[in-house]
Amino acid sequence: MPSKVTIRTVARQAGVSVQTVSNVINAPHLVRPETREHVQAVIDQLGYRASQAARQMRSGRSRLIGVRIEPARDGINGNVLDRFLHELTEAAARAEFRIVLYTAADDTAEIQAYQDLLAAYSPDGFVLTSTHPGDPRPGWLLDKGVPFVTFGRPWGGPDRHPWVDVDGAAGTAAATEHLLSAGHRRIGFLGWPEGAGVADDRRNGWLSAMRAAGLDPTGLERHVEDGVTAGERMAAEMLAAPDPPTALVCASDSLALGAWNYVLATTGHYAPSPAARSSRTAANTRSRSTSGASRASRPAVIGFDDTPVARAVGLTTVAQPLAEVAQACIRLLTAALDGGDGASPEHVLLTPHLVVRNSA
Amino acid sequence: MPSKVTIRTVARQAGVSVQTVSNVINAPHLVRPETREHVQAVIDQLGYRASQAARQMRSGRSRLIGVRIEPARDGINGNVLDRFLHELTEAAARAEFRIVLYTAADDTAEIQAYQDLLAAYSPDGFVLTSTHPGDPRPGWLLDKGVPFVTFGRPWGGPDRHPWVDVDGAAGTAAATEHLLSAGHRRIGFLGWPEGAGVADDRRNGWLSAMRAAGLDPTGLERHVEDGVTAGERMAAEMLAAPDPPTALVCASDSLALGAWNYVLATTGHYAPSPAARSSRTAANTRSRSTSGASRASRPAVIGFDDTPVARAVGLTTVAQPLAEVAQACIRLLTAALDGGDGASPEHVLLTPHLVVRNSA
DNA sequence: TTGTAGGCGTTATCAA
DNA sequence: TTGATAACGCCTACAA
Repeated sequence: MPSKVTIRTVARQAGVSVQTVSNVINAPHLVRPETREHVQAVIDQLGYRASQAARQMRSGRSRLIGVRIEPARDGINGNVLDRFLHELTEAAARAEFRIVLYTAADDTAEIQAYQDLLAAYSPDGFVLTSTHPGDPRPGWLLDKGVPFVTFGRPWGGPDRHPWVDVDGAAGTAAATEHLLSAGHRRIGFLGWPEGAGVADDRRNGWLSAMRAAGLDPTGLERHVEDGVTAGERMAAEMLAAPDPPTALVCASDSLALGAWNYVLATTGHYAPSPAARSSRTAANTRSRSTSGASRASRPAVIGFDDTPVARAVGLTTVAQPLAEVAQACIRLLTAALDGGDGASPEHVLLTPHLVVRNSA
Repeated sequence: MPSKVTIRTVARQAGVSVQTVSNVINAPHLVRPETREHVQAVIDQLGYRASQAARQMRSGRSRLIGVRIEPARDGINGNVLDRFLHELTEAAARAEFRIVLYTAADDTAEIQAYQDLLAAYSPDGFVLTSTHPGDPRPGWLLDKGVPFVTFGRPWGGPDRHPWVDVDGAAGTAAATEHLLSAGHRRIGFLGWPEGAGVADDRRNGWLSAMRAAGLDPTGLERHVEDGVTAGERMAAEMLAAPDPPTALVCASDSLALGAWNYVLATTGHYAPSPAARSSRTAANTRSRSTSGASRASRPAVIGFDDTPVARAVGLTTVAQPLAEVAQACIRLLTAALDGGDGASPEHVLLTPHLVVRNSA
């Protein structure tokens, strides 16, 4: 166990003053290139890294970003946040930040968590997920002057903070257009209850695409709390009705999976996943067609989020660019940290893309 | 923005010395009850929390625990680690620790991450996941004297460190026994290639249960890399063979999902998820039986990990007690932190339980 | 360009 | 039982 390497160790070893070492790290331009390289070599050799604790005492910066890890929820859609968290950790690391986790059962508990975390670890900022109408968190942080970004639009809340989001409407619109170009005309929408910002957003994409195509969306939509069984029940209702939709755009993979279960159940059409199918006889394969309208008896289904389940089941779905979202979050947050609160906060809206598989 | 509340603020406000405040927090027994209560009241009122940075400078303890967040892998099984991470964050918080995240592409990169993290943030310890034979990480940490626990047995590596694990063999044994008691005799095992400790562990449970029942397991097992399509292909091979197994115990939900897909495909038996089914007619429901051998034409399938997909699809599966694992990890780690390295490291092996759903 | 002094908030040591 | 003082490692002045 090599006793701790401090800036002094480096200074002695390199035969320079402590200050010079500090300058090599924090203000390289002040140091003669020759010296700089020498010191840098010693730093590398010793594996020296400035102690964050000490650094924070002077500078007030912890290079820590607080992020809430959410309970698994549905578990299917919750996965989106887990993937986001992974991307965020990587993006943060590239900017020399670390992610500190906390949990909270609700918004109030989360605000309490901010206080605890800020007082003890003083993270430089937070990344908030799952914003929603009436969300008290941004206002609180704004009040305290704590830097933060949200993954999710303000949805009616104050928009004087940076945010990054994915254009859900563009996603469902793309899904709808995909179905339209496959020949579908009666395209239903299976979404969540109105009010949650994301719910309306995803519905709007379907709605506008239908209208743009000159189609009447009346009676073609249902709304229900998220969940596989709920999706299955709703899909049953929609597809068993007279003059049913021939395709369903869903607000989540959970709903879509339920719908798809129902479709498989009633049509008896089972589609093996692509890889498995390719190992069967060519004749067998050729007898199946892959997409939409040509197979009138099997309604098409499109999900949202490209969760692992979707891939496993062969569900066509809308994928969010989570890596880009994470990078943008870090970029906006570091900008807020550096630039202070001078300029007006930046907003980033990214476009998702459709992943076409078996179900549509 | 209330200017930072330090221990001095509290001391002044309470009319005592800084040291007394410190004692109230760290060594209450040294302070006269009367004084203690008074100071505590001021602390609460001001919402004072000791700065970890400053605290760390003196004590050397950061109250930070480093954990690697893994890339999504399969995404189905990766979910287990995400859930574990959530539980771990909560368990850590209860012990006044925080989780700091890092990523690493492989073991070597992870060891590099230890060095960086240790030098800069000096976490008090690490929780390692996904241990495997030949794992270089425990040895490295042991060498450096860095406290850590692993979620996963050493699998042949040094066992002079605390670990927590779930008894996979007990899980597959329970699954096998469940099938046995449902009347199955030819029970197959669909697992991973030998060598990975977990793979052998889960296989052994099935094997010993079969032997204990006096059954010959010969030719009833297949091994393949994890994945849904791989599972589907393998299940096809096993179930289409002459004298096929009537049930399959799988090493993961991914494999099981593939197998189950195949079963649904070939038997044409579609089982709606329980909740959805309950909304149908009673007559309809009654015409289906729920379990195993009574329906000879539909092979039973049991997965492992109780992932969200399993719930969604109605897969019977073995569930790991992740909350308990997380708590045990924190308990063992804090013990190592407090007790030092005096006693021999503790090991905890927890028993999983079977979650019975539609598929078996 | 390099070196020295002071202080960030805490806790351990020691004296009162 | 309480209080003063030093020290943890670093960085920002300021001086050389």
